[in-house]
Amino acid sequence: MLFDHNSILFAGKDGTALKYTVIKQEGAAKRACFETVHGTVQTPVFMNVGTVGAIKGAVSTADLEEIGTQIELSNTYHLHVRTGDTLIKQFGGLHKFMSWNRPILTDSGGFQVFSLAGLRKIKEEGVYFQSHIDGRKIFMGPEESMQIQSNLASTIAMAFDECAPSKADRGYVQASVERTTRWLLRCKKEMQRLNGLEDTINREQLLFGINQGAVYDDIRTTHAKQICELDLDGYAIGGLAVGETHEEMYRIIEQVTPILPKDKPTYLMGVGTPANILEAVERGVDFFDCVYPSRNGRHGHLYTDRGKINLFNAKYELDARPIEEGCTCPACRRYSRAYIRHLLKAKEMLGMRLCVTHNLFFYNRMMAEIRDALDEGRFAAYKREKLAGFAAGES
RNA sequence: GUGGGUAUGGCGCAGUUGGCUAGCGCGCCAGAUUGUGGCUCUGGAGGCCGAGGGUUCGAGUCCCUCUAUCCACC
Repeated sequence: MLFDHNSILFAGKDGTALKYTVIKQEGAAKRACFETVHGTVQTPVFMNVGTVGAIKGAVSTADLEEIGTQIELSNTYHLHVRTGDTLIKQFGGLHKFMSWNRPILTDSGGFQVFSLAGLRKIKEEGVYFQSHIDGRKIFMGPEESMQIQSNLASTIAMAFDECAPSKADRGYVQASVERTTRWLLRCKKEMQRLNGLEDTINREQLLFGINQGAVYDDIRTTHAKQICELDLDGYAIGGLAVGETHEEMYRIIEQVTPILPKDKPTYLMGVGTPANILEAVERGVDFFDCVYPSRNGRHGHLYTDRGKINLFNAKYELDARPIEEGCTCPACRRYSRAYIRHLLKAKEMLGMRLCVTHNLFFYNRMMAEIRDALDEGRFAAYKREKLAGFAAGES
């Protein structure tokens, strides 16, 4: 393996070794290798979103392996509500439950504070949700989120935060971020306690902190400095791509990434389009996740090197070409746009599955290309060509 | 053959005692969607209201004939 030597060990909590190795840099862009108890992740990486322990669109973990995905993301809130983290712990943890032996990152439920805004109340102790499934009351604070994630036994747990709307006023954001910091301290303490327990499935569970502050540069940078003092296993930038402009998003990333430790993973939560990812890699981000490839796939929006196409469009009804010429994904190797369009229109599950498969393949392949480009010191040129292709569209 | 019902955009229907640019759902054609409620939202196209005649200032609405179709009975 190219990455086994040159490995630098960084002390994580509880004396466990956090093995995150930056192999190459090009400007602020990082090419790294991240070793976990569930295997090694090559970054920059895209985490495939499987909120409830499954990629929506009938894509199995076997499919994920065939596509070549490295890491999966699931959600604390959703798995807690259905089917329950204690059940999953009894079963032996999320890896065993969903038959996936590579790394899993669990989101904390913090995003649901934003996305389920109409169904929750925020207090200092935590958040009172009204279940979106059956309306029952659910309390989730930092301790509960850590306990659930410990029960799920994911590789990486995310801190419980509040993802505030980008348009929130300064006073609200200031107070929210301060509370998120207090919550982070409680998360770290609880995580240390849980990792010390005999019956904890993954006692080397990692904890990533999350930077917040909406579009206020000074709140962002102050908060970033504070959370870095806690010496966590990795750092995420949250609260972006929630309504602000791309320019604002890129500006915040530029403000924050220089503050975050270079020797730890940097994760930009929920982002984004292929272009967003290229821009963020350039600014030093190496972990990404986004629902776009799966959600857009389900809706027939397909990513290609020549931009996005909408397979529902009538112009594809007799198109014998694959979704993307030259693509080696399972959908493109065998099926035409016309057939997949028919499946989508007929609401056949296979249509969604092929589209989601293609999109995930596209994202994961792009990340591999980014890593190759960084390895060879030609990321800037790669990015320029890629963006030009997206903008050009189909001929 | 007799009696009754129905004919309104691709499909299913609303259209008040006749009144102004004929609506709705689905479908169709486009667009949105960034730590996922298999949703949702936003636009757009498409109808000489079965055919012909009549009453009226004015008919999808009332009258007559025809056609098609459905139900019941012979």
